[in-house]
Amino acid sequence: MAITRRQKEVLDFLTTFTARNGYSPSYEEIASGLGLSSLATVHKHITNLHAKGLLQRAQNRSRSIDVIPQRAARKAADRLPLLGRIAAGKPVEAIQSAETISLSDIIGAREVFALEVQGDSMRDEHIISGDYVLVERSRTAREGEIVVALVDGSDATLKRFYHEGNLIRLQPSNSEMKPIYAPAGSVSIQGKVLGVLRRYN
Amino acid sequence: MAITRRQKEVLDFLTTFTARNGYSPSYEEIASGLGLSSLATVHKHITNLHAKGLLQRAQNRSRSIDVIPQRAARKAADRLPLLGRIAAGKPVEAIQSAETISLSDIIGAREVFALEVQGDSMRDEHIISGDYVLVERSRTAREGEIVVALVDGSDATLKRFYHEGNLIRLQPSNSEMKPIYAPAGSVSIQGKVLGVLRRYN
DNA sequence: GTCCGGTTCGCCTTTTATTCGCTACAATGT
DNA sequence: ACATTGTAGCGAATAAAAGGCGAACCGGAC
Repeated sequence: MAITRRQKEVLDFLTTFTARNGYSPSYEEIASGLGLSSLATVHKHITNLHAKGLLQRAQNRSRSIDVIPQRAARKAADRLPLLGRIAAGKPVEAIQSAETISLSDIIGAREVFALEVQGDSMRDEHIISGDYVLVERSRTAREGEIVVALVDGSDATLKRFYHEGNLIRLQPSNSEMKPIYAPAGSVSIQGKVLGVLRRYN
Repeated sequence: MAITRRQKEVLDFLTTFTARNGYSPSYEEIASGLGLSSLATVHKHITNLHAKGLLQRAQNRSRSIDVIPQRAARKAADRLPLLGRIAAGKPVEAIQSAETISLSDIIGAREVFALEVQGDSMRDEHIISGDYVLVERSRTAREGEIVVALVDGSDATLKRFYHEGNLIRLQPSNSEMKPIYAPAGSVSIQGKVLGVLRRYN
C-alpha cells in the first residue's frame, strides 16, 4: 500500500502511543507528538490514512483510532461474504448465509480481460461510462449476448449480438442510437461480456 | 517478460528502498540512488516497468509505487488485465497497458460484504435487480453517498444519503419513488456502497 | 448547557510527479 | 543500407498532491 514518509511517521506514532498507553491518542496529543500546531493537519493525516485503509476510526468520537495490523491488511480478501438481499426486508445483520461472491465466480477458468467503458451506448443496459466490463475472449457469440465487436476492423464497440438472415445486427442499448447491420464477414467478435464491475469514489 | 539490465537495477532499488524505509522513494530519491540527473528519466523507467506489469502506481500521487511480488503476479486469478477503453476507437488488441483491476482495488483493507439487490429502487443509478452491491461496514456516511440504511430498525434499503437540517433524507434513485425524511435518531446506517458487481449468464 | 475534542473551511508553501523537446545508441525488419 | 522502434539519458517548465496553518463549527459526554 502506497504511503508517504510523513504518513508513515504518523502511523508509527499511533502504533507506539497505543501500544504504550493502551488507548489511542487525542488529536492534540498527536499534534504535539509530531510537532504540529494545527489539529486540522492531524485530522487530514488521519483522514488520508483511513482512506488508505490503514486505520479505522469512529466519527466524532474521542480516541477512537484503531491501527489495522499490516498482516491482516495484506491478505487481500478477494472473496466477499454475501450477507443477503436488500430492498425492503430485514436488517442486514439478521441475515446469515454462508454464500460468498468473488470475481472467480464470474470468470471461472476462462480467459477474461477488462475494459473501461466510455460513453453511453449501453446506458439502457445500465452499463455506464467508467464501468469496467469483464470480457471473455471469444470469436463467437450466441444470440442476444453482449459482445465487444469490431466492424470492418476499425471500431471496437459494445453491443448486443443478433443474427438476421445473412446479416449480423449489432444493437446498441440506447434508444437514441441505431443498430448496425453488417455482413457476417465484416464483423469480428473480440469477446463476450460476462459481467460488470463499478467503483464509487 | 523481457526486462533490461537497467530496468532490473531500478526495480531492485525500489524493492530495497521500500523494504528499508516502509515507504516508497520519490523520483528525486530514485534519481540520486541510481546516479541520474533528470527526473524525466526516472519517470520513463517507472512508466516502462508499469507497462510491463512489474509495479503499480497511482497517477500524480507521491510515493505511490508498489512493486508487485513475482509470485503474486503469477497466479492472480482474481486480477484481470485492463486492456483499455471501449466505445469507439481502436481494436481491443491494439491497446497495450499493464493496468489491472480486481476486487481488492475496490475494497482495499476495509471490511466489506456483498448484498444482492432486489427491486428497482436504484434503477436510475444503474443498479438493477440481481446486481451485487459491495458495501463497506460503516456507521456513518458522507453527503450524497449511497448507503444501506435502516429506518426505525425495520427496513433495510439502498438509498442516497443527505442531511437536511435536523432531518436525514434518504433519496431513492427512481423518479417514481419518494424520498424518505427521518430524524437522525431513527436512521441507522449499515454501510456505504463502494461498488457494484453484475453477472450475465 | 457547557466543554472538549473532533471536523470543516479557506488559504498558503513545499514536495513530488508529469510533460515537452532534445540527443544518442542498439536491435530489428525490409 | 536504411527506416523504425525501444531503451536510456538530459534540463526546464508545469501541474498536482501532500503538508501545513488558524479560525470557526459541531457533536457527544458529563
